Amino acid sequence: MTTIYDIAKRANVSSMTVSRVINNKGNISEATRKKVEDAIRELNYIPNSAAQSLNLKKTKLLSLVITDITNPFFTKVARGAIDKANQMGYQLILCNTDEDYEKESEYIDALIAKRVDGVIIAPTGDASLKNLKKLMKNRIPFTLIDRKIEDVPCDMVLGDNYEGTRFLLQHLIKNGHQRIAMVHGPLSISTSKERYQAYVETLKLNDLTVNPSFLIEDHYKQEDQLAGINHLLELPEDERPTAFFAVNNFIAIKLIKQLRQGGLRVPEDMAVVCFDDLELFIELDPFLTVSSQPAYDFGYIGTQLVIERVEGDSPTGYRSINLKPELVIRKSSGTSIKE
Amino acid sequence: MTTIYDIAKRANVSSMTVSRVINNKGNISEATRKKVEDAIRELNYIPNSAAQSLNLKKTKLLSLVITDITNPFFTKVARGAIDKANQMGYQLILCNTDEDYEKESEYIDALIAKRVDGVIIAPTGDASLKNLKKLMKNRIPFTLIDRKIEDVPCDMVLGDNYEGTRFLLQHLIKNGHQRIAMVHGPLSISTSKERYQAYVETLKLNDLTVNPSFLIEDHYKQEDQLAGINHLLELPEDERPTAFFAVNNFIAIKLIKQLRQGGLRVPEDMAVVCFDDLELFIELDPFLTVSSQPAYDFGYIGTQLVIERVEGDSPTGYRSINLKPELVIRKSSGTSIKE
DNA sequence: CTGTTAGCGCCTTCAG
DNA sequence: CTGAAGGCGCTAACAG
Repeated sequence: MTTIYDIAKRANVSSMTVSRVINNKGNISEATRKKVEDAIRELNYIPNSAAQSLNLKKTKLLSLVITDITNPFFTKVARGAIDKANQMGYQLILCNTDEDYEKESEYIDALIAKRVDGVIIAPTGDASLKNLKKLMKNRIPFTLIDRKIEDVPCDMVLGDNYEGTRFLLQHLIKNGHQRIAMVHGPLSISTSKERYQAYVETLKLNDLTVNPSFLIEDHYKQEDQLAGINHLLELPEDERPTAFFAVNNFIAIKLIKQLRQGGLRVPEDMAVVCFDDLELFIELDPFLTVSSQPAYDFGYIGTQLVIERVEGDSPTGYRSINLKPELVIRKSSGTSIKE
Repeated sequence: MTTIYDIAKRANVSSMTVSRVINNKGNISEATRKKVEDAIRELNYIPNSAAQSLNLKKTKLLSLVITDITNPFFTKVARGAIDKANQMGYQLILCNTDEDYEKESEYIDALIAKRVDGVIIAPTGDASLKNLKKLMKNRIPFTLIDRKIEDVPCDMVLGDNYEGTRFLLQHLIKNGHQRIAMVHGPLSISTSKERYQAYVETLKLNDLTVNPSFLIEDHYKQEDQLAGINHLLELPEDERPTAFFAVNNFIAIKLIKQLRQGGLRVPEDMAVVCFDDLELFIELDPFLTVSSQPAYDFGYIGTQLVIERVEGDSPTGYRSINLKPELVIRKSSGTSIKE
């Protein structure tokens, strides 16, 4: 492995001079700079960043911690994060927690060991507070994306779950739906909780009763069946829901699959709406009515905020960026119904 | 930042002893091991891997270099790679080249600087040879996935482009199609070239003529329109193609969009088939007829192979793993046609 | 404008 | 079973 000393020897200068031209620091005569640069090129020298990190306490490494890159929302988030990171000269380590707090913990430890400069994280749930504190103890700045955790001093990039939910529900209500069921995730995840609360509030505001049996919880894990759906479908037609609000597109798809297995067509027999778009899919068959969130921006801006903090360019206070959803009406919500 | 010396002091031992318990190396009395472990826990000590790397010349860092994480094929590949990497105690740096050789070069330099232990790469094209040579010069093992480059001594995980193409074309031919057009990518990418060659061979084997104007090249970049399609569609109905073979699903979607803009329905007016599945999509609406490749395995096995090489567990010779595609017949290819 | 010295945090080697 | 010395490749701080 060629080192700074090999270059120094070849260029007849000291290692410091080499270091200076590499980092463009201090004043160097054009002549020696050229000598050094030639030597670097001739020997194909590339600085060892482990050695640099040891000195500078900076690794130029960031990490994006999400639940699953395979979820189209997070795929886009990842693309945004990588783009910004690279643009600013950082590399990005990707971690999938699969909604599992333990996995998240292990990753956080590994990232601390790697001394990453910053972390962009969509936490697995409120319990993640402990993991975030570990980051803080190690002075690793992080920004929370998509999911909020209370009382954590950090930058955040969040969606507007209240507004997104309201868009979707009012669209259904306007179409005549009165019995709207919801499939949500664990309430320990802020997005799920907020959408849940917004659901309750919006129904009330519209003088609709909130039927507890219409609230179905999913675990955000891989199991194929949503428990409790079939039970709902067995209700007499004038009692069963006419529409479903799924808390995200993953769940909406599970749901639609299950409805079809139960012999129901979407949207003819049941309207379905959800959060988050299905990028490629919509090009082929614009089907799902969604509150579309700017996933790419979650990653891009989230990364920008950590980098600013890493490099000391941040204001003293913490910032909270709010990204607005957009209602996109497509087939799955059907048209007006008459009871 | 707490170091090995802080632990040593607190446990009343030398730093060497601490290092030994961390790495489980050499013999240590149970008593001192416990003392050290307690100190580590009390101080929340986590070893600095930059320092470790500097000594050991191992970073426990791998990198996956693909063209675009947003492409569903590569999303799956990434998931497989991350899973295997973590399972073996490595972290994964993700890079998107966007089919751009220059970007790829920059990434390779950055990865060399980071002294990653290994790279899993789907090269941008034949020109990537130069980048791979740079890796070799720096003794960084890599495995080629999905796309092959001639005469590079390394492990590879490849699909069977010939078979996949044949599956698709024979399915169309069996359905009565005789004029089958193809949309391929740059021939400097092995997958595209092999599918192209397989297309020509398969048509010939079936006594169909290969019409040069039916061969359309796309650049695998983001532009929205496929040049040359509209020209084909203007042909009289008994001369224009009745089916399209798109070299991957990204292109198939572009194509279908464009066909529809031209007033053609798929599959009623035009059959379309392609490589690679659209995971989530197929749950909602099983539409595209594809040669489905085990994308996850490309990443998983590719990563396994590098790790084996990094850790010296590999055989002397280089391995080439062949992953078989599976023909999945769905709507987009329609049913039999009669001319 | 350039060089010397020392140290980042850890592990290898060699003693004891 | 444990410790002391030295070095991995680089840069900060100081000299000249």
